[in-house]
Amino acid sequence: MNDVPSLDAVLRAAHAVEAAIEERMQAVGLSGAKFMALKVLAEAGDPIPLGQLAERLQCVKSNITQLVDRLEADGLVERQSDPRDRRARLATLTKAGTAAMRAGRTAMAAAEHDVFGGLTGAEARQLRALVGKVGARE
Amino acid sequence: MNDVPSLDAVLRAAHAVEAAIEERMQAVGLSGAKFMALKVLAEAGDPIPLGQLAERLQCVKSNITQLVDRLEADGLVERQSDPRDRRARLATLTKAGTAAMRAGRTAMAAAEHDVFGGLTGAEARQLRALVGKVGARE
DNA sequence: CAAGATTGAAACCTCAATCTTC
DNA sequence: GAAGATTGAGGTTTCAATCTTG
Repeated sequence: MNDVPSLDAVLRAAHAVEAAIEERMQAVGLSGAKFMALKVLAEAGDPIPLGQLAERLQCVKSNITQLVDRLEADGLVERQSDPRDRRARLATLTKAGTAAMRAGRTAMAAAEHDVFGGLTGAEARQLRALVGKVGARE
Repeated sequence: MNDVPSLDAVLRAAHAVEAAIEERMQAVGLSGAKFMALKVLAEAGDPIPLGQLAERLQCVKSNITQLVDRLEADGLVERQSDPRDRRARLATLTKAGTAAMRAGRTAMAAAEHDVFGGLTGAEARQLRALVGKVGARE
């Protein structure tokens, strides 16, 4: 009758994916949100303003303020002053932060296996193509 | 090279789905979480203990305590004493709660259209089959 | 002691308001 | 005034501890 996938089923799948990620990240002392931030900082190479971090993580700035607070408390990130602009605060990875990011990458790969392990290669490619169409909204 | 591209894409899609739901629910004065609770209560027909509500929503009981607090503050749900078991508290829909649930159903259908509108019928069927495999683990 | 529910603390996220600096 | 960041308040979720009742 209804060709449209139930939102319920999609939400259940999304929840399963997030649960797998959180579980794997917890095993290396991280969370999904913390890992994403470390990943962006590592890809940036140099310290970047918190506003840019918010942009690349697609969230509001006040979220980053608090996330960086927690990362700083964990010793994974440090805030620096920007000599060019005294309004800005730059976030930079510590040694421990770089190590945590690498552990997080391994954890993320494990989560991917947890989630997509039941799918054939063809199914995984199909799924990737389809979710791409869902995400490309507005 | 590409570490975990599929998970990224799936997470983006999941976020898009949740954002569409929250946007549509906000337009009728609800949230995704509140609507799910109202929906379960409506399907139950009779007042049910908070613990059963937690079970059907697949979350911990303390979450329900707070969610029902907010629903009660909104005038959509009421707590009743259970004459059979004085430990239990029964949640029941108010008149306004029933009306809000119906508005939420319409909003959910709109969100579904927002999210899956860009897919062909064949793609929607494929997606439905695939997300079923992702969620059905363990 | 088990079961039902609540409380307190914390992570994660958003919005509106504010503060400093440009 | 506008930009960068923070603060305060609230929503959603989890966990551990607690309280009452069975």
